[in-house]
This record gives sequence, structure tokens and C-alpha cells, in this order.
Amino acid sequence: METSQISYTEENYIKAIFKLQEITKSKAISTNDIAERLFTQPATVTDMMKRLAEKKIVTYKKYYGVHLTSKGEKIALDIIRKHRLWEVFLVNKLNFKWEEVHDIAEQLEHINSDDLITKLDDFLGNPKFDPHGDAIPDKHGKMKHADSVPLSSVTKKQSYIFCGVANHETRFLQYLNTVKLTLGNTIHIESINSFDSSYKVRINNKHSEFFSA
Amino acid sequence: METSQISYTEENYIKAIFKLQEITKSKAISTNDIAERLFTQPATVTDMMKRLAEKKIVTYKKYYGVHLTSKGEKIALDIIRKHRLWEVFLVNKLNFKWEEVHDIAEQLEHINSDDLITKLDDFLGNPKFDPHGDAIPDKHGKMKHADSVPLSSVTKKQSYIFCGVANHETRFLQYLNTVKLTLGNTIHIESINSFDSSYKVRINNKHSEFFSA
DNA sequence: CCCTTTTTTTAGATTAGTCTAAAAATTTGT
DNA sequence: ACAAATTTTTAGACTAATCTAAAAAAAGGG
Repeated sequence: METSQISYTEENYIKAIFKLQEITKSKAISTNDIAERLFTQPATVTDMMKRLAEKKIVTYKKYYGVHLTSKGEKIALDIIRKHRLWEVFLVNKLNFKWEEVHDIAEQLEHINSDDLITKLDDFLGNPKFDPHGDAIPDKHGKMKHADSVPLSSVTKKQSYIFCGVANHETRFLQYLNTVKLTLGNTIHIESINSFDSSYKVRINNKHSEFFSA
Repeated sequence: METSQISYTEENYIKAIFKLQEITKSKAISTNDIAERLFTQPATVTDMMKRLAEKKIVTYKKYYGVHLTSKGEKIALDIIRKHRLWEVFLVNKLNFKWEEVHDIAEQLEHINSDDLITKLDDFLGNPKFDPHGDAIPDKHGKMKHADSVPLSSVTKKQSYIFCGVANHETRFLQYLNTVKLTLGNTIHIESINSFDSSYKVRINNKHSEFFSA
């Protein structure tokens, strides 16, 4: 890789833009949104966008927001790959709980060594999903697109396999711990209360009640 | 820890001073030596020493060099602990060779999470030595002081257990790979050539020739 | 002991990343 | 469609970490 050296800070901006693009489905990303996501000021973002544009990581048009180039997307996917692999390591090998790993992975994702990531991936058994059920991009940036449905859109009283969370908030993850809901569990929908969007469900044959986030 | 936040760069200066103190046995460390070790300029070091002195990490007297305070020493030992634990991880778990791990550990040592290090230490089986035979400080900064002798000071034709290297250069470590000398091996000294400081030795009962570094 | 060499510090500048305040451009509401 | 509100950019300044060149202090050698 002849990549012109990307700083820790730049990597965080790239990741933020990528995540915002995921949400807003490829529209140009606004200065304010990036600033809000990174707890920084819009003026700072403008400066950074100029720098990233010079490095051909984003396309930037004054007053019209930015968009990652394919080079930028590749960098973002690589950071996400590292983040998620480290999360698997922390949970599966070091016995962290799934709600504890985000901040540490946020640091580890910036460690720079292709060899390290290849070996870590092998050590972990080339996992395809992280502890929250998010797909891990492979070294070319490709990731499995899980065909899952959000619980909130469920209308049929049938069984589902719990394969991931959309909400990563610590308190929500801890709540799932208390109801003993774990990735891979079978959820059987027993009844749906459309008034308050709550569900009566059975997790692995134990009765429970579950509220969507 | 209420530690007033130490930057990546500051950590590197602290580690450099610690290592220089180890070599020169507690004399004050000169600006030039630090500069040379970190491939930086003496003027830059002076600036940094003023900052570290303000943070009570070193004692600094103009023109007379610096010395780590106990606070500074504690920080240094913590970084070294992290560095060496990560090296164990890289070699024992990810199958890196001992000459490949330094640069990666140099990055990983700055990851900030007490919980992570505690769990990593446990995962690795609380090792007391890193892959080069250097002692790993415990969480209070205490480390085993191995009672070993350098090969160059050996005068008796007896057996020794190979427990570490003083020279960490990649080429030297690779040389030891080629003669199949591994930590824990038994070295039997068969003859000593005092003229060129070479030894004829037997490693685990295979004949070899070994030159001290 | 003083004059030269070496080491260290000061002074002044630069770059990355950040901020606030003010100006400029875009968007929105009637 | 145009005035008001919002968003974005520019301008100017700050901090951490670095540099070079020059000044100051310490060390060394007759």
C-alpha cells in the first residue's frame, strides 16, 4: 500500500462520513452532521474536508457537502474491519461483555499492520460477524449482507433467530443481558401489542416480554 | 487513575528516558541522548522536558539533564508492561516470529485500558517474560530479576539455559532462528576461543558454533 | 585558568487539529 | 420571490509537537 499516510484524526472523519452515508443512503454528507457526530465544530470539519479532498479521499463541493471516493470507502471499510475483528477478540478471547468493547476497539482500530489483521482474523477463525451481529468486511471490503428483519417490523407470530442489534447503547445491551437474550437465540413471537409496540416472546422456550428499542 | 492524560508522544519520551536510565544506571539523562534515541532534535527535547517537568513526570534542571520521578517511572513501567504483554500475545497466539513483533507492540503499548491489560494478562496465563526473555512488570511495576549471565562473560565449560537476548536487532534474532536457538534451550559450552570471543556449543545435544553479539 | 569545543537552551517558524466570531451562501416560509 | 433563518465557510487565533539558526552555558585541554 502506497497510501499517503492517514492520521488517527483523519481516520475518524472517514469513518464518520462512511457511517453517515450508510444512514442517509449515499446523499452528500453535511458539514453539520459530521461535526455533530464527532463532537467538533462545523468550521473544523470544513478545514478537514479540504484536506481529505486534496488526498482524494472525499469529493467536496463548497456548501454542498462531501462524499467518500472509492479510495475513501476502502479506507473506511478497512477501519471497520479492524474494529469488528478486535471486538470479536475482546469478547470471544478476553471475555469482555458485548457492551464493554466499543471504546477499546475504537482505539485498536487505528493500529496499522496488515500482517497483524490477517493473523488476528485467522486466530479468531475468520469470523463473518462481530459480537453485535454486524458483518465484518473481508480484506477487500466485501461483507455478507445478512437477510434479517428488525423486530419492530415483525407481524407474524413465528420463530426468529436473534442475529444482531441495531442499537449499540450500553444500557440497551445490558437490558438484553438481564433478559438473557444472546446472539443465536431463537425468539418465538407469542403476541404483538401494536398499541405500545411491545411483544410477548419466548426465548429458547422460556417466556419473556420484549420491547423494541 | 486521575493521571492528567499523557499523550502518545509524551509516553515515548518517558519510555526513552527510562531506557536510558536503565543503561546509565540512574545518572541524569542528557538532552542529546534523548534526542538521538527518538530521532529528534535537542531543541525539541528541551521543550518536552519543560512540559514533563510541569506534569511532575521528570525533574529537570537546565543544562543538567533529567531524571524520572517515581510517577514517571510508574508510567514507564506500565508502558513496558503493555509492550511486553502484547509481544507475548503476538508470538504465542498469533504466531508472529520474535523478530517481527517490536513495531506492532510499539503501537499497541499506547492503547489505554486497565481492564484490557488485566484481561490480556490472564488470557496469556500471566507470563513473567516476553518472547525475548525480558521480564514483564506486574501491575505495580515489580518485575522478576532473572539471575542470568551474558554468554560473553561465560568462562566455564558447563550447561546453561538460554533465557533471553540483550540484542534485539532483527538480523541477530533471525540468525538465532537459523541456528535453531530458542528460548528455554540448553546450551552446553564445549570450548571457548578467547581470541575472537567465539564459542563452540551444543544446543539440545546438537553441535553448533555460536558467536556472541 | 582561559580559550575552544561541545552541549543545551532560546528565539522564531511551521504544521495539524482545533476553536470562536463574523461573513457568505443556501434554504425556507409565507 | 424575497426576507428571515439556517448552514457553511472564512478569518484569525491557540496548542502540541516539531524544526533551524543563533545564543548561552558547561566541559576540556593545554
